[in-house]
Amino acid sequence: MPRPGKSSYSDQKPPYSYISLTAMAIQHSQEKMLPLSDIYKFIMERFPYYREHTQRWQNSLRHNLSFNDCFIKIPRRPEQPGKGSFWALHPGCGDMFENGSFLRRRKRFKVARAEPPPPKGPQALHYYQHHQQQQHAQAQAKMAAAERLPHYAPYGLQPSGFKHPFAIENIIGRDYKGVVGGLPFASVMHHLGYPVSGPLGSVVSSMWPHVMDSGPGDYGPFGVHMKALCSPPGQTLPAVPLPIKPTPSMPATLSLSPQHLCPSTNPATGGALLEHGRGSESKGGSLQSVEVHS
DNA sequence: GACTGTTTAAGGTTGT
DNA sequence: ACAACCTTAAACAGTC
Repeated sequence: MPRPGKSSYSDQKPPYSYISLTAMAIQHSQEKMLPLSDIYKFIMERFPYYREHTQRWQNSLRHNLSFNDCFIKIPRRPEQPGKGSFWALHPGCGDMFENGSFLRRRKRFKVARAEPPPPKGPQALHYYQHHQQQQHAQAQAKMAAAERLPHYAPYGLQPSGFKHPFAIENIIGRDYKGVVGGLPFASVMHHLGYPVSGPLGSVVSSMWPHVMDSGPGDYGPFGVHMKALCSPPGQTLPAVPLPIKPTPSMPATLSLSPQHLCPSTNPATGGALLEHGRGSESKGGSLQSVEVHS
């Protein structure tokens, strides 16, 4: 059994694929696009595991950027000198992780044949900005509706508009200072009245203390606002990525009821976020294998 | 030279 | 069992 103690779990491999990590980094940026070096930086800052063997995982990450249609390359403008292009998320890639597992996508995002691939070259920026504006407009409309119909808010904000599971309000809430539908993130979450605490936070914080927010407050594991850990009623998509595999600090025998996860959530209507995979640890798979140094 | 981006290949893991 | 997905490695070309 793993022994938490003098060696923390900070060097554990996070339960995210490179696609997830990259998407998190991009979503975390204000412009929703980042150069490669900043993606590296983001990952290394938050996940100490990736401060080592940089050549290995960075090669993999570059492979993913090129290989997956969910990432689009946006050339630098002349006034933005530097190496490499910016990378952004394809506007249509939001439902890749609809099963709630950020370890493995249900389906690979691929640009449909009928849909022309994102333009390359200078046009890519316009393409990207156009989609950004569209999404912003949709979010504004939803917030306006929520203001008029408060009971609509928990629904209107998320399910249909829940395009990016990597959205910073869902994943990296700690540093998020942006807006949701034109409102400050914090006030939106407060408006929704999500529950804050519960044993889940301590469970996950013991798993990845390095990504915990150090200060008191509503932020939990991964720097995620704890309120975002609970799905609103009727929402099937977990709002935050949780490891789908038991880990040394979260044994398979651990059971958390929906009430534990979301004390104020009706168990009958949702709230169960943990999704256990196959019970046993498997060898070899880099995502499953969790090295614990004692 | 270092970094970035693309492509191919192989092997392991997971979902159906 | 099979297909799809993920990770890793490596080669190569282009750019800064």
